[in-house]
Amino acid sequence: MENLRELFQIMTRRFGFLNKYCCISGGREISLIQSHILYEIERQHKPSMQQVSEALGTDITTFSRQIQTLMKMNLVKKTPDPEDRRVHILSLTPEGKEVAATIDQQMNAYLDEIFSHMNEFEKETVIRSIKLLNEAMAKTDKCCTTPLG
Amino acid sequence: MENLRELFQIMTRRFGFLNKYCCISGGREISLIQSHILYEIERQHKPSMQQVSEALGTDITTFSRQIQTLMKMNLVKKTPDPEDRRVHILSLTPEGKEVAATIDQQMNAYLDEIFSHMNEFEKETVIRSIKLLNEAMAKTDKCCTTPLG
DNA sequence: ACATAATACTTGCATTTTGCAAATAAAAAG
DNA sequence: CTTTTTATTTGCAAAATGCAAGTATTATGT
Repeated sequence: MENLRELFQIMTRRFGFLNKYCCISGGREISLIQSHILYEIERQHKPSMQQVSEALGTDITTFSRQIQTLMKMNLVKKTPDPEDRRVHILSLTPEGKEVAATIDQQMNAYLDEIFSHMNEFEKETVIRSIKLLNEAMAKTDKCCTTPLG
Repeated sequence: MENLRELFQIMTRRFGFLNKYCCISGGREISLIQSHILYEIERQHKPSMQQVSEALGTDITTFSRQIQTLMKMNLVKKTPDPEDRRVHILSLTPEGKEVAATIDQQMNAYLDEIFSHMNEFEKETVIRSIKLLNEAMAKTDKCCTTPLG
């Protein structure tokens, strides 16, 4: 078997490319991290600052400033939690939801493009494998510890 | 079928984590990009600046400075090409090779750890799938265009 | 009850990273 | 032998980073 690491190194790099060029929506430039933030806010149910920053593995101070930027861009809203006023709850503005949807479409289009070079069986196999990988990574705490399922 | 993008978003994020914390070798902190640079220099046969920067998709000016840093760290050597003195050829110093080897070991250890949560059949399926993915991504020019096979 | 600690988040730097524009230097083309 | 093209490096100026310190709010201990 070939070098396992090479396979993964190149795959992750390619997805880096994919992400890098996916993030433009209606004349707005969205950085890779911003796109992940939008994605994660929508994905979680009314998350706090800390929940999102932890999910993404970014320093909370850097994250705080990234949220400030996204608020200036009118994509994200920050609401104090009535139950615990230390906590600030994040949500997408209607504009933010639009941007997130556009990025989602673009990403899915890229993925469709990639899968168009496979037959249906290969495609199913690959998708099942990615699921297996995600599950396996979730099980280990020696690396890749994102707190999401 | 679930959302295709979600699967990939989380996978790539997890590998981002993996890379971020993998890169310490003998008291030296190696950033994610630096690790990719070391990897790519070793992978290609006596590459030029441009070849590596292009493979990694980083701006050549940023790349130039990253190489300067790696040279100060005594991990990378830059030699003018005798055939074309505009070109500078990159190689790893013995120290750089050590660091690259250490990172390689760590990455493979992580991957082994991940695969330890699968049976042999699942492992083989996943590895075959990653190969399929890389091949499919290589075939498309709408995204993820890394100039490596 | 009230001082002390813990938590969630924000700001102050000081450093690093980024990328466009412009500079340099060498080869290729006309 | 001038003009273009190619490979790489610097000059900024803007953005991102992270530690330490600050603010505000809740939890804990006596």
